[in-house]
Amino acid sequence: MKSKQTSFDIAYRAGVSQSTVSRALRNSPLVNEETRRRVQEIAAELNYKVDKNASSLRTQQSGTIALLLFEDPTNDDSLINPFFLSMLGSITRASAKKGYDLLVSFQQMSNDWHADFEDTRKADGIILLGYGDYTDYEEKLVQLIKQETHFVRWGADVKGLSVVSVGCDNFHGGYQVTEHVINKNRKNFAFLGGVTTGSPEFLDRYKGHCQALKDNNLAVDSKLQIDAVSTDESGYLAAKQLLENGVTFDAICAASDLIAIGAMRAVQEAGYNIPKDIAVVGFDDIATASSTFPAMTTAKQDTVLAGELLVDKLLQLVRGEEAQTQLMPTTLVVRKSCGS
Amino acid sequence: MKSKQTSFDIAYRAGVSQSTVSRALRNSPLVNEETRRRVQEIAAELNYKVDKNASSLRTQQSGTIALLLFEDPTNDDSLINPFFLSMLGSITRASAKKGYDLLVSFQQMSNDWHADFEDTRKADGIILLGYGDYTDYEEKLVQLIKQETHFVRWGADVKGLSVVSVGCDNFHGGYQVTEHVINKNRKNFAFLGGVTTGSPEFLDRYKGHCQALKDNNLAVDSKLQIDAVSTDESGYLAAKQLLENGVTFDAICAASDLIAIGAMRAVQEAGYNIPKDIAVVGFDDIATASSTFPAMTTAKQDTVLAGELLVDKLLQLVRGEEAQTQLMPTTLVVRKSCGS
DNA sequence: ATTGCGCATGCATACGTATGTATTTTTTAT
DNA sequence: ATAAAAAATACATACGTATGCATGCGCAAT
Repeated sequence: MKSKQTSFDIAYRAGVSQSTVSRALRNSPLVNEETRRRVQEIAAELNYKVDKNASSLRTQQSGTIALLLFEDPTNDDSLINPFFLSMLGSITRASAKKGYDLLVSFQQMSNDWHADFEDTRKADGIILLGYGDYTDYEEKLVQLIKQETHFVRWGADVKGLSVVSVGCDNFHGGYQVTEHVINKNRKNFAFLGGVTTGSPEFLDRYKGHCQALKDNNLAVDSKLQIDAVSTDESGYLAAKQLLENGVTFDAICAASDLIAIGAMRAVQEAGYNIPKDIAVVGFDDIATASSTFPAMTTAKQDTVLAGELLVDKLLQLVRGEEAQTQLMPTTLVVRKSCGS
Repeated sequence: MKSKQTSFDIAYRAGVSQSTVSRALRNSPLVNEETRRRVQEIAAELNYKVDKNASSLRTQQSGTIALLLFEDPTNDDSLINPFFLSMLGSITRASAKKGYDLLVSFQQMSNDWHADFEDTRKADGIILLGYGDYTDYEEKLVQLIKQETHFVRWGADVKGLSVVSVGCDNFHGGYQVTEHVINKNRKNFAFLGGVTTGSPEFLDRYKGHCQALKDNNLAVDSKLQIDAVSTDESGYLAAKQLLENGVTFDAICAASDLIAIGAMRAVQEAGYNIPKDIAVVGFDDIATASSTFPAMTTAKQDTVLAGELLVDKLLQLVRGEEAQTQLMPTTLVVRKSCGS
């Protein structure tokens, strides 16, 4: 049980050649039924496991996909955005379901990324996950395309590049939650989330938000839009700034649940009641959203479906098939933070 | 830029042999300074990347560690316990820091696990993560030991087995939070968390809890201990059951933050004020804990340190060195849920 | 009986790297 | 100038698997 068993060892015990062992274990129709059974029995008995390095070297396929997770640069070293963490979980599950192992790698967006898992043959393809909100991003994508790397990404469609993306309809989601709050008879809306500097995702949500306001003859007041990145601390600060502005408002649409959570804290500390005085909606439906007080109404992104789509499309590309960019709808999850 | 470059291609262009290329790229002192520079230049120019499969096959080292994440069987398919998710993040970071890639794999505890990453040479060692609360567990560990697999695990020390564990001092943590609440002049303590059926971690926390009560001449009432697994739903149900018991209490110690979150919801729905009527403490300090209302006082497990310790110790084992089981202290994080 | 065919198996090789050993080139000492 | 030592490079091989090709065997058709 100690030293490693090879297919030659199995071959010896079974009295056949190594090639027959290899074929038998892979259920090749070329080997006799009886022989196959005997070989597989012996292999199991000796606890033989195929050496994936040798196998991958020979077949040029690793049976592994790599997940590159880009961090919010603002997050401190130890935390991961819970939304992406949840995506990570669903991607892990989805790839396991397809029989692929998952290599997870955190990346600093700013630095050069270490996207050479496919070049090094450690992975057959790559999933990119994170807010694509920095300048070099497209350049990097172009490079990946040029190298003919198989990859898919989470996020909004990238115009002009033949890149397969899976993302949520952020515009629609932003519209959806805003409309919901409008129906609660709120008139003065604030929006917390980086619009000029931030991610394209946030911008789309803001556009949807504004469209909903316009469609309902409500004003868009730029004083009521405050930049924030996706942390509760940032949301807290943004809401504080908003409160100090002196402009009145009775609803906050946050670009993410984390921002909303921070905002709720700031608003409550200022003595306002949620939802009576101020309604709050988030975006994402992270786990925490159901545990805030009051529980948060938000636009849910279906991370389970997203993970499956990402993996499926990536594997299509790996197999040399075509794959299409896909936009998923968001679902309005009504809880308590906007009134009943 | 299309077809894959090998070290032979580099060798050809540099006018040297393949072995010299290999040595040059690995900065072997056997190659001339000037030659090394030239080879590395050409390699960079051609965007050459070492084939890790071939390299691993040759060296018998994968440069990868595998993380086996065992799920709470109670969790639905799509969710991961946020505490373990956080551990996952820190382990990913810690292994990256050591230059290792991380293979992540979710496992159903009930089934046979797929712990053959080392057998298949896909990983040099394995980290086991999850509550070790089911019957076959030790048996599996014994098997891993017998196969001489390099592995470390998160959790309490396993008596009688030479297994390297990294865990928190759950007894002390349970003691610590309970003592804190005792100092807030609470007298009647409930404990929510599986004790008879649950994980050894929960049991240790309960023991610490009870010890703190005894040391302060407070009664341990078994009617005030309700089993719960680590989900907020389970915590919610447990707290409801507790409330219906009719036994009075003014403090709840939960075996985990998730349980505490559910309990808080139940308590608040029943019309009680936290912390005025009932104090609540959790365990773990997951991200959500700071965002509950009121913010939760809890015993923090240092996931960053834990991740680093797990990776460090595993790599020690991989290198053939000795490694010791280590218990980390918990830190009391005082917020609002027990009063000020 | 010879040929031909299908089936099962063995043989040989390639995947790309890392490294022990042999060989060549350069330097140093005499 | 020559031998010896040192340095740099080339040669050869092994890691363990998967697979194209060749081989051998039994059986049916001619």
